[in-house]
Amino acid sequence: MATGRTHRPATRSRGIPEATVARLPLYLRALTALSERSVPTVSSEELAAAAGVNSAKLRKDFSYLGSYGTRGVGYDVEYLVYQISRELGLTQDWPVVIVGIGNLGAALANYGGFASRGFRVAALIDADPAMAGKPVAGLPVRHTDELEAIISDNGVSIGVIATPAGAAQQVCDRLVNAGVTSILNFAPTVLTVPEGVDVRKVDLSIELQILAFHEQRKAGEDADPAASAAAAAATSAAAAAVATPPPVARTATGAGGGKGPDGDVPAVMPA
Amino acid sequence: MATGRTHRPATRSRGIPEATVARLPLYLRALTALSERSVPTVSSEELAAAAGVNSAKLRKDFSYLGSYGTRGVGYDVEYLVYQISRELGLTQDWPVVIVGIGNLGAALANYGGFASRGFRVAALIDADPAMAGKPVAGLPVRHTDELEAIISDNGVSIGVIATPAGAAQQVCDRLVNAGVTSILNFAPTVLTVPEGVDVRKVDLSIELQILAFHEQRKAGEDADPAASAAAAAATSAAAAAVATPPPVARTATGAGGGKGPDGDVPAVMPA
DNA sequence: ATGTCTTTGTGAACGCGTGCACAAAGATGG
DNA sequence: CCATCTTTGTGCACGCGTTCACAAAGACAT
Repeated sequence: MATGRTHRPATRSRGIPEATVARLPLYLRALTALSERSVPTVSSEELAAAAGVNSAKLRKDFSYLGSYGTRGVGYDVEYLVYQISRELGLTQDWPVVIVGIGNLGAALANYGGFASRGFRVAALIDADPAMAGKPVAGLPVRHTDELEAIISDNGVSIGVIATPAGAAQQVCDRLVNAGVTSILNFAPTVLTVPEGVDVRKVDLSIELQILAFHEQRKAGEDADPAASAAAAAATSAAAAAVATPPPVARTATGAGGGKGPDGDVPAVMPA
Repeated sequence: MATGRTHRPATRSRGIPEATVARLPLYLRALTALSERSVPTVSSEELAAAAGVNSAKLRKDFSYLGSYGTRGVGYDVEYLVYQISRELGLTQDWPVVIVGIGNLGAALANYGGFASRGFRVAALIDADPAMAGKPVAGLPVRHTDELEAIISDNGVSIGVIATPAGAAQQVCDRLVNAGVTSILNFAPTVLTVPEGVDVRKVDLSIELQILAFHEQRKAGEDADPAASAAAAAATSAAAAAVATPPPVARTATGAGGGKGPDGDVPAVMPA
């Protein structure tokens, strides 16, 4: 899972809770898999297991969409696939632009899940003139100068930012100005956008750090109870590494070339 | 932001709420930037703005860590950087393995933010024998056969899965068996793991679908009030595309090669 | 030393999300 | 047509997270 939830104050979109919206894609994926196996119906219990959620939660989620189930039987797979697709707006094709065709941008461009899921890569955009015209994933990379024209000509409303952090806000501003109202941001920066524009963030660094926190806690639990027998042999090595670091002078204020920076590389991309 | 939050039932880790833990990396990044500019102190207001959150929320978050601020002045940047780093477990180096060196895996391997942030890529692992030995980001790709040995030898407790969905669960099982207790999953699958193992998911598809939902809602608002003047000219094109799709027979159950699949490609990776 | 001004730390209220548990709905068999 | 059994849909309670608003703490000037 990625991080960041730069949403508007949660304007309960049309009665469907944000938390539910975030799970609909999960249900849709599970349902699509069932559909491929020609399974006609599923119970909330089965589908919930496949999606990795609680069955009560799933039923409540579906109740926001309407009563699409049949008591005693379950849900019609095909029908539900359609209903959720419609609710998510996947019955139409969303043109998407990807800005920043580095390692990550290229990986995104090559992602096969776009077309089959209601999305279409309208253009790949990069600031490097040397990249211009070079084909990536079958599309010629366009130069940043053309950004506004591309957005406008294709009616693009969703943009993906895979640039270094330093360029992200500027790219974001241009996208928004050109008419983009939804942005998926892979750059490790907080984007400032006007009211009405949605931003979602995907950040490898943050995810890893959250994992590290829990990892440390696990190791600490094994070590804290005064030399309790190391539970799992596998964790012992990590646990041993938990040493008390040198305390920093509380009052030491002045200058400070702190830790190595990283704020300028995209969340997932070589420098 | 990515999606998925496959956490244990929220065992309020050592008194620090999950929501707070998820924001600490954000604060840390903002603080690191300030540190580089040799800013000695920040107020909760300034830091909150830089991190894109509410100042009250930030103060409450910090209160869980202890009282590290000075009333009337603010927070000592260097000290706070150290405290948060320590809390997140970044004062030690976490060896990480990346499994699945496709387009995305390579992008992750090249990510420069690892070393400077408390993480170190211990090894790149791929199932393709042809990849074995090939250098990616300065490291030779190792074959899957060596997975267990690599984990064990390096004391790896964090694994990144960037394989196709079909292989993800199997890889996951092997990682867990070898001693990995934290997993960052880029494959579009629900991973099943034993108690005590943390999984975080990053899924491009889900993020885009959530954006599409809100995008559709925006378009609908402009269109619903009976031909209200199209607010932004930019959205008019998209709004026009919102047509009522053909209803699916409610009872049509039988077989059904539904929509194009995609469940077998990693969240971000070419087929 | 005293007063003023800034900023933290937190008590309390509120709202969202989750999960339990059950009644209602419908299918199925006799 | 009736009884039974399965599964949905939801009322309700609980807990987490967010936000407001303010008292306490300290810096700073006089």
